[in-house]
Amino acid sequence: MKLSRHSDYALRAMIQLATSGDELVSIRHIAQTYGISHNHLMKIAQGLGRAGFIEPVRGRHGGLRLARPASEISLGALVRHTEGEDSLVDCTGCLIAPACGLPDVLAEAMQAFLAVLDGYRLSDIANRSHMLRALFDIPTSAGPSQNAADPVQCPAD
Amino acid sequence: MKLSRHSDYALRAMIQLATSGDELVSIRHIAQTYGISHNHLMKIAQGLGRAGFIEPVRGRHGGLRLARPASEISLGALVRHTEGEDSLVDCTGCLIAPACGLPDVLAEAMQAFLAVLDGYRLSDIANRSHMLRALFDIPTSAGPSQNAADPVQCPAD
DNA sequence: ACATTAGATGTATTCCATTTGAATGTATAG
DNA sequence: CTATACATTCAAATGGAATACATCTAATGT
Ligand code: SF4
Ligand code: SF4
Repeated sequence: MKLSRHSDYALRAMIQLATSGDELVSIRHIAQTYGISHNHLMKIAQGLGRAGFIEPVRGRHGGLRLARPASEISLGALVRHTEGEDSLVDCTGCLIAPACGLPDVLAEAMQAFLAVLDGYRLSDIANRSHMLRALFDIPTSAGPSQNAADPVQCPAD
Repeated sequence: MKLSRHSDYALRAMIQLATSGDELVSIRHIAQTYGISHNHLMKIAQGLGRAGFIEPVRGRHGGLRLARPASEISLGALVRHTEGEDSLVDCTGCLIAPACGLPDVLAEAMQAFLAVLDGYRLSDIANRSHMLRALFDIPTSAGPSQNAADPVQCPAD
């Protein structure tokens, strides 16, 4: 009973996009932020784009941005998309399938689970707080970060 | 977001035990009923025994039976045991872990999920109905089943 | 035009957890 | 004592997720 990494990566990307406001953020940048697979995240971004959660911009200086304000994106819808809405059990071949009451109960429990998530929006977990902005190293508005630990694009690279 | 087969197998065993009343049912028999791995089910039975859901009886003519009436066994407790109560996501190494609000939301959703299961007992999904008893081929009280499709322990085996 | 960047898509490989299998020990009824 | 059935441990196999690789399309600056 775990959320797939696929789902969490999607959430991570959405959080970063929400915190970045209207700025375009490249998939490569997000992948580097979390230290996760660039290719994997790319496929996740495809899915998010097709589902209408994000708006991809191609070409040089392209990137991703939220398709709607974070306050209008439901966590339930996101998880429904990334996890799929299929049943929690696969009863094919089970002897007692015709008489088993378990699938109904599990479906009800799953609905309750998603109902809670439906009560939250992306903006609830990704407010554009200083803390998140600092973690993402997003300049607030007074120029780039002066963080000493910042690699700062070594020119001799 | 699927229930592990481990959990479903545990539920299957519990359903069969509930339907079998006070009779001892061997692990081998349950495994054959569902056509699943004997070894795997044995480990699941160990866990159920240690958790106090079932009462194992060793030795010749041994087997398993419910430790308590099916009406006193909560599905929530069962799933909590088989799935473990650990978090849905592993945040170790995630950059934004200190500022992320997602784990709290997921925990709340999980609680709602389990709350629904807590509202059901084993007896709710495994009533000793004729249908289940027939599927398990349990004699009602008037001698063994005369089902033509029954293999009936070929003596020449 | 052309090169460069960045997303889109498909395939293949690697990785890991779950599941299964096998072997051995322990307990009990007969 | 022996046959049966649960207990425990370890090794192998399976399957799905995650990653890597390759190629294409689209936008943009030069
Ligand atoms: S036991 Fe009930 S839920 Fe589990 S597989 Fe068989 S039918 Fe489906
Ligand atoms: S994003 Fe939030 S939930 Fe997902 S791993 Fe990072 S901290 Fe944990």
